[in-house]
This record gives sequence, C-alpha cells and structure tokens, in this order.
Amino acid sequence: MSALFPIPQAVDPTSSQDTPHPGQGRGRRTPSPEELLDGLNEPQRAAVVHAGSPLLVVAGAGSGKTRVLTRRIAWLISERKAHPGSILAITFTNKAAAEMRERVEDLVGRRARIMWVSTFHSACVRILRKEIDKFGYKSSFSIYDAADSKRLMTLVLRDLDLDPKRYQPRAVLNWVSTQKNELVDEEKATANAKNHLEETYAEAYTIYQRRLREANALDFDDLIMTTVHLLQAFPEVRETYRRRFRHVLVDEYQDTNHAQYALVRELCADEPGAETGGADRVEPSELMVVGDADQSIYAFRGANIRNILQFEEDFPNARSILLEQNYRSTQTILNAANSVISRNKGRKPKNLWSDAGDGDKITGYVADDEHDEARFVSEEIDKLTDAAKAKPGDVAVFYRTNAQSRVFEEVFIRVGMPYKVVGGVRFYERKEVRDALAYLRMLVNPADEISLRRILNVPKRGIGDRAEACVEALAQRERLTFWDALRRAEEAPGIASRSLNSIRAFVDMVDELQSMVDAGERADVVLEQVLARSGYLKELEDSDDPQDETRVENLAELVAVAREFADEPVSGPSVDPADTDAPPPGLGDFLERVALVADSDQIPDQPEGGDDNGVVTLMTLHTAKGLEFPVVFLTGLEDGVFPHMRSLGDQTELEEERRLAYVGLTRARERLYVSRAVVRSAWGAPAHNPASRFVDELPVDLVDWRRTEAAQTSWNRPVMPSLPQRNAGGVTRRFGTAAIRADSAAKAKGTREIPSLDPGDRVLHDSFGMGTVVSLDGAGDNAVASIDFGSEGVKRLLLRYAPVEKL
DNA sequence: GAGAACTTAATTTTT
DNA sequence: TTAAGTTCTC
Repeated sequence: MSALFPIPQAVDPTSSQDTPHPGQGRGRRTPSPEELLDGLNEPQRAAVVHAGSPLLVVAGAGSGKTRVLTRRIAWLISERKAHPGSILAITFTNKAAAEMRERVEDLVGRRARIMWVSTFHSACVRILRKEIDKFGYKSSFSIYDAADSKRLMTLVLRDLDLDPKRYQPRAVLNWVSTQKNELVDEEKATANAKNHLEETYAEAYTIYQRRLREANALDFDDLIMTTVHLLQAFPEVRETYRRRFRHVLVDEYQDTNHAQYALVRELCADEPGAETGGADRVEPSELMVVGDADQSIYAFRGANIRNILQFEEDFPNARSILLEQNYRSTQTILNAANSVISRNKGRKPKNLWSDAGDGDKITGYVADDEHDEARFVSEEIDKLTDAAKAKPGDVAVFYRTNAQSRVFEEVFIRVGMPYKVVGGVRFYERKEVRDALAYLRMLVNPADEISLRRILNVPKRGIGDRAEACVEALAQRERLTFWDALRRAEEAPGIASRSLNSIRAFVDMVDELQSMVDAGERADVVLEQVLARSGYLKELEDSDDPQDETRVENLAELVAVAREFADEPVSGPSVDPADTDAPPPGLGDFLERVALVADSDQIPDQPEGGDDNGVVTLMTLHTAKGLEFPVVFLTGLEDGVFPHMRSLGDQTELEEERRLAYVGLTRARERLYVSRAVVRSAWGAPAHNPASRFVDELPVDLVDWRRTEAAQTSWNRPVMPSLPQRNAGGVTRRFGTAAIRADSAAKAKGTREIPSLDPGDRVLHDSFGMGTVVSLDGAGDNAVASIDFGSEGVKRLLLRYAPVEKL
C-alpha cells in the first residue's frame, strides 16, 4: 500500500524516451525546438506546434497522445513563452496528472511545477476552496464520496417517509447524479418533473441538497456543477480564471460529461456579445482536447461521446488531427482490436497500424470453469517467466467485474505468484479507514453530520440510537447543527442521564482534538491522537477477531500515509505557489487528497530493472484504460459476463461493452491471451455461459486455440432441449443439482418467479424505478420485456433475471 | 443499549 | 457467496 498517492515516478516504460537527460530535469532547462519535436511523427508534431484555434487530437490507442500532451506543454512554455502558471491540464486520474507534471518537468525544469495539472475534480476543489464563500459555504467544506452520499440520502428518504423498497437510496442518487451531470439543480429538476416519480425524486434531491449545505459538504458531482454555477453567477470570477488559464488541455475528452464540457466552455469559449469589444475583452484561451471515441467507456456515469464527436461544431474553426500510428502493439493485436471495434455502428472509421511486425498469435483457451481458467493463467505466466519471456511485472490480468478477481487471487496465493489487485474493496472504503477519516473530517468540519454520526458511537461509548434520536429531535426543533445540539444535549427531552454523561465525555474529547487541529497540528499526529483517545485502536487491539488485526495494520498504514503527506515539501500539488498567503498543508488538505484518490492511483509502479521482477497486476477493464503491458490476459469472455448481462438487450450499452473490449485488447504490447469458462459460479449457483460475441469478432486466423469447448467431456456439456441461442440474454443455466438448488432458492425468495406481464402493466425495477411495459418477446425463460422507465429510457430486460416486480 | 441471530439483497463500471 | 441491514433477545 505504498502507492496510494501519486508519488511522481515514471511508470510508463516509454517515458524514458522523454527524459534524454536524466538527472538534469531539476534546473531551469531550455530545450531546443528540435529536441521537443524529436522522435515525433508528422501529425504529432502538428499537434505540438499548433497555435490559435481550438484543437482536437483524435488519438487512437497507443498512438502516443501522452507524449504529444507533454511535448506540447513543454513547447508552450519553452517556445511560445507561456507562463507555466497559465497552463491548465486536465487528466483522468491523479496518477496521470503526477506523471504528466513529472515529464514536463524533465523537459523544461522546475518552473513547470506551478502548472495546474489535475483531474476535473481536483481542479474544481481548488477553485472552490478559494471562491465558494460567495455561495455561502465555508472553504473547509467536506467532500462526500458515494458511501457518504448514500448515508445522507438514506436519512433524507427516511425523513420523507418513503417506502425504502420503492425508493432506494442508490436509485435516487443515480437520478440525482444524472441531473447534476446535466447541470440541472434541484429547482430546475422540480420544475421539470413530469410524473409522480420524478416529483418525488426532485423532492428528495431538494432536501438532500439542503442537508449537504447544512453539513457544509459537497458530493462528487457538486464539485463540477457548483464550479460551473460559480463561474456563471460571478462574471468577474470567471474573468479571473479566463485570464489566468491561457492554455487549457483536456485528456480523455471522450469521457467528459456535460458539466465538464460546460466548464471547459466557460473557460475557453469565445463569446461574441458578452463584451463590448473594449480593451477589456479577454481573448479566448487556447484549447486542446485529446481523446478517442472508441475508448469511451464511462457513459454509465454521464460521459457523453457527443462531446468529442461534435467538437468541431461546439468550437467553430476548430482543427482536428488524427493519430493512427500505434507505437505499442504488434499488428496482430491491432488487427484483432480493429476487427472487434469495427462492429460498432456510426463510428468514425479509423485504422490503427503499427510497424512493430505481426508478433505472436493471440492465444485462446476455453476452461471448464473459473478455477480452471485461473489455473491456466497462472501456469501460463509461470511458463513465460521460466522462459525469460516476461517478468511478473510485465503481466496484467483483466476482467469485467471486480468479483472475478477472487479466483485469481486464490490460485495465485496457492502457487506463490506475486500479484496485486487494483481496485475492488479499496483501502479507503474499509470500515476502519472510513471511521478514522470520519473522525478527522468531523474535526475539520463539525457541521459534517454524516461523519459525526458515523463515529458518534464508534467505538461503543453508550450513545445509542435512542440518545441519537433525542439529539436529532433537538437539532431540528432548535434549528441547530447536530454537533451544536450534542453540546446542548441536556436540553434534549427524554434523554437518559447515562447517555448524557457519555455525550459530555465525547464532546470534551472532540473539543480537545479540535484545539489540536486549530493549532495547526500535523495530520498524522492528529490521527494518532484520535485513534488513541477515542479508544478505537484499543478496542481493535483487545479483540480476538483475526480480522481486527489487519484493521490495526490498515490504520497504521493510514498514519504512515498521513505522515508522508505532512512531510511533503510545501509545494505539493494542491498548493498554489502563486498564492503567497497559502498556509502549509494541514489536516484539511490531507482529507482533500484522500477524498479524490482513484483506483488507478494505486497501480503498482513497475520496477526499473534490477532484481525486482514486479508483480502481476489484476484489475477491471475500466481501470486498465490508459495503461499498457507486454502481456495481457483478457478473461471471462462469456456472454453475460463480458459483455455484461445487463447490456445484452441494449444496442447502445452493447457498443459500450465493445469499446471496453477494444480498450482491453489494445493494452497488450506483445502477447495477448483471451479465455473463457464454460461454467462459472455466479452468486452461489453455477451458470453456463456461451462464448462472448466479442470472441467471434476476432479474425479466426489470428487466434491459436490452446483448448476449445469440444475438448470437454460430454457430461460436462449442456444437454439441453434447446442449445444456447445467440440472442438477447443468451444465458442458460445448466440442468442438474445445482440448477435445482438455484431454482428452489429462487422460489423460496419468491422474487425470481418470472412475472407474467402484459403491455401496459406497471412494474417496479430495483434500480430503474417504476416503468410501463411496452412490449414482450419470447416465452418462458427467454421472455424479454421492453419497459419504459421514463427518464431512464426504454430497457429490454430478460425477465428471468431482471429484478422487476409487477405492481 | 449491545450483541446475536436472522433476513435480504446484491453483484458493472468510478471521479 | 457474502455483506449489509434488520429484528430479536438479554
């Protein structure tokens, strides 16, 4: 757990090409123009030197877009004399940001440090910390992650007395998130509501926002939306940032949502008429966006491919540059990827090519089950390492969902293969880590009710539900924050005197800790004091639950992370050197950093030669975006797994899955493996999945099948009246004891019965909410219903699996 | 108020 | 299968 933070370090092996003078990058270098263009092809050079109009770089996988971005920034500073502080570069992850900063620094020296290179979210936080007082927030606002948001929404829904079955926090939050990504605030959402469901959602949205505000907190989506609103509401603020950022560069533009697009526009768009044409008029900033529509894989969280497809319309007289030469993979791998992605409709044709030669064929393997598949992968890695063809650190294993990592872990542990799972149950989502952070957040921002109530009785200190409810009642009656109500708990009617004593002790402890924070104490010291004084650590240490041992270790790790942070030089990424009044990084800065880390920020840095052979990296396909590995295993290629079951009935979603496959295939440099399991256990019972359609889309002559389904013994194969059809939801369960068990379990639950539906019926779906049946196809197990879920759109659902209930 | 025992729901992807 | 949430019991 050492790479939780983007510690600047070259990871991409190709980065060495960009550091021709190692050790010399610290000073104030002035590279020659030739040096900055060295090794670039024509279109790449054009992108680096382009000046003036908005620029779209369509960068196919592995076409060197990161090089183009870093060289361009260096070019701006070095050749066009741009002030580094006038550059805003947006990347997808913190890690990518740190890498980019490092590489530019290698080219032009330390002055590059004051560029803003960050994610959208970090950049917005930075702006908001400075400006959000204009909206009545305090600059110490908390950032709520998904779990905090869910907790808060649960409270809101409870307050509204809504049936928790009908209105699940997740579903409501998804809806709210969509609104925010579209820059629809709670008032507009209320006005837009077209039916009862939307009215209810809008009401929840309104109260949710009110409580966020009372807690002086913003959720992830608020960070972007509020920044846009700020720039729109205060023209002088907007002018400040427009004048400041003369160069805006956005990476992964295909994954931006509407709010992010609007933010870019606020900063960069030319605006006829807004100014009177006087001397005050600010020339629009230079904008460059880089992306690849074929790698757009975040539509589910609001990303809008239209942003990249219609860039030329959005920004008149924009120029486009296409990068098609791939410097990463063999031609075999590229042909496979091209073949798959070409099945998507309505895409701009693009053909990646490489002069790296054909290389090895793709290796295919059909496993009996997921254990067999994992064993195959591990044995294959063994063979490669024994033959010195690869080191564990060269290898990545990809899968569609995090749950699939378990089998690989089991096998890898058994055979002693070093590995690291990226993502999954993340460090910062562990209970003990979240508890510790909740303490810290509530110290910095006592209005943060969610954090405060999370730890109010953790460890147990005799402040139970009863007492908590009394305090909350007091808070609501007196219009106090929960914390202020706690301080005046003796006024709460009906509160037990025993609870009152506990509350007093708690308040005293918090007061003491808060005075430490106010005194500017280091984050790690505060954290240690929190763990000690709250008794949290002691409770874990005294426990005989073996799980609690690892919890203690995780907390020690968190303290170490805090210490590392506190020891950082003052010019950390979140401190603006241009701000002379910027205080040294404190607890608040630490929490901010922690709130914005992503899975991909923890990808292990590959060792630079030496004896260390690195570790195999396991991750989801989504996390793999932007990375590359000499050896890639693409696993679980089964219809229902990948493409995921929920995408099978929907053309748009299926195309997104296909883009995901394209991303996965193009991560490989030399060797690519594709595998699937005939039988895979999914929540208890084994399921029999047909081959992924993406396998069929690979050119046959490119794949060398090490083992095929025909190699299975006959009793292992499905003996079914109708063999699995390649249709929407071609997922079949095998007959046999397991299937019977699954069926009886389903019956016992009473929800897995296939509902008999007719067009016009009203239904309730677990995540889409209420809908109306439009039409039905098929019968029995294969029955598929088209259901209109209003704002969620019309979905085709396989009734056998879809969590729908007839109303 | 706390812990045990039970039920139930969820399994897509994440800044 | 597992985790999280709810109810029950002391």
